Amino acid sequence: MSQAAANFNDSQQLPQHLPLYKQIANALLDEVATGPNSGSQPLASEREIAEKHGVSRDTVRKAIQHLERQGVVYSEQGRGTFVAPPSVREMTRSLNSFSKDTELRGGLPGQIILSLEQIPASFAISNILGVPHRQMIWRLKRVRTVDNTAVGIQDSYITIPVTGKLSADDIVKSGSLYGLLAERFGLKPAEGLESLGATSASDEDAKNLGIEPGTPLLTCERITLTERRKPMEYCEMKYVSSYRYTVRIQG
Amino acid sequence: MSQAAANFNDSQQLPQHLPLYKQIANALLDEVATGPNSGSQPLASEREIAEKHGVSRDTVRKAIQHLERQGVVYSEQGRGTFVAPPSVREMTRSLNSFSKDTELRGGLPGQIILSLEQIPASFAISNILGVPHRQMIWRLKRVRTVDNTAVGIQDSYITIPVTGKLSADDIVKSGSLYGLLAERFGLKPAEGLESLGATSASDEDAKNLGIEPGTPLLTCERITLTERRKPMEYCEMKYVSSYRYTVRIQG
DNA sequence: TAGTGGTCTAGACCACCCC
DNA sequence: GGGTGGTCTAGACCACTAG
Repeated sequence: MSQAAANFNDSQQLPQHLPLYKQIANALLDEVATGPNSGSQPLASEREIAEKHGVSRDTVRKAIQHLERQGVVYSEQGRGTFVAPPSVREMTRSLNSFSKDTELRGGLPGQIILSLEQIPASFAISNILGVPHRQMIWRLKRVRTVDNTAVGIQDSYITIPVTGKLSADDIVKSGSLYGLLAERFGLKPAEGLESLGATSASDEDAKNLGIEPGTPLLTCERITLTERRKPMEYCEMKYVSSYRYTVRIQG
Repeated sequence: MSQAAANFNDSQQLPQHLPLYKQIANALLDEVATGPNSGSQPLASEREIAEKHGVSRDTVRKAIQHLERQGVVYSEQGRGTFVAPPSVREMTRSLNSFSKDTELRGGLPGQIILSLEQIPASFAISNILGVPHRQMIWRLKRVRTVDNTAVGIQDSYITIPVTGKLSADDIVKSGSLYGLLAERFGLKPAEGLESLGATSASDEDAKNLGIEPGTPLLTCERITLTERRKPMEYCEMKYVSSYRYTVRIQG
């Protein structure tokens, strides 16, 4: 590692030696956020960025690819690297979806926990989650809110070690279910598989969401996988049509 | 480039010198598809694959990252690289969505063209597509089918050079609208932004889809961007609830 | 023609997992 | 300890864009 790179490294006080390319990515992110980069002007060239930070060009490329995956910038051969239009950045969906996505779009996320209980896994659920039939799992039902208005219902089935404990208080305090699961049980979500469709609100849905029965709702089923691609959560969601669910598809 | 790499290159007869890492990716894809790789066994290590094909380890890593983005494999530090569960592979959504996605899920995609016409862009459409108000653009309405059953309606607004021409015949013959636009006008989609919700079928929707008015439908609006992130298409879609729209979210 | 991103190499060291 | 993937380097050549 070059001298300059070592300095760069030391100048950051980050947990556990964040990889160089992520440090560069964060530095670029700052420039993009603060700078008057309207989008038509290209960023500095990879060679310039490399020299400026005292790292190899390959490391800069990794940083740019990292940002490209998040929809922050895009590159064109022979022309340069550009800041992506705001619409692209806002559309990019993260795994931690509800809270982060809502904040990204400028809303205030919230939740009302309807119930939290331990139940034996039915055939259907045990099959999806890959656990034995009737093994005890957790079930969490929540109403999600944006700016204090109910926009959806989430019904989660979660596999955690049998000795594990959860309480509604913990979830409310932690703010993020995934954050809590990662911290307490080492369950880190790596990938989510979602299936979307439409349905009509049942009487119960209508009561929870404060709408008329029969109103069309967006439905979403999700299986969340750990780093080893083992299912850790199955979740059924229903959203009112004013809540927009966004997706970015990369070529 | 090493001797072995040159041989590997020569042994493939591909258009325009496909990059080495994509050749390696294809080779690995073949092994995954044909081999009895049930998923619990790791692939050969990066160093072994590199030696086998006579390329550098970095090129192998690029190939694996390429497949990882497509949901074909995933890597774990200290353990190895593994074949992703079939559910993950099937969920991965491509930009070319309808035809490819339907085939990937084992269905026969089809289309019925309802209308194809040149119209002046309204305020709303010109704003989204970034063209002058009342500039002539194309509008294409289609019913999409899976196994000869209507599953959705697509209403597309497309910007192509004013001298450009389109005919329903071309689209049917070509099979893929995007393929046609790329070939004839150099319009290559690089990214898609989608917004999903739910609605009720209007009388017209009901007639086109052969369902009852009032049935809940999945709605999807998409803006398709070119490589330079200029809008090339705006499309409104409505799908019956039996058609599953799937998404994979990567951590 | 000069500058940009895209690909590729050969070698090094580190972090992590498992025996 | 031995193997795996993760990061990083310094240099090379190619493909493409633009003046």
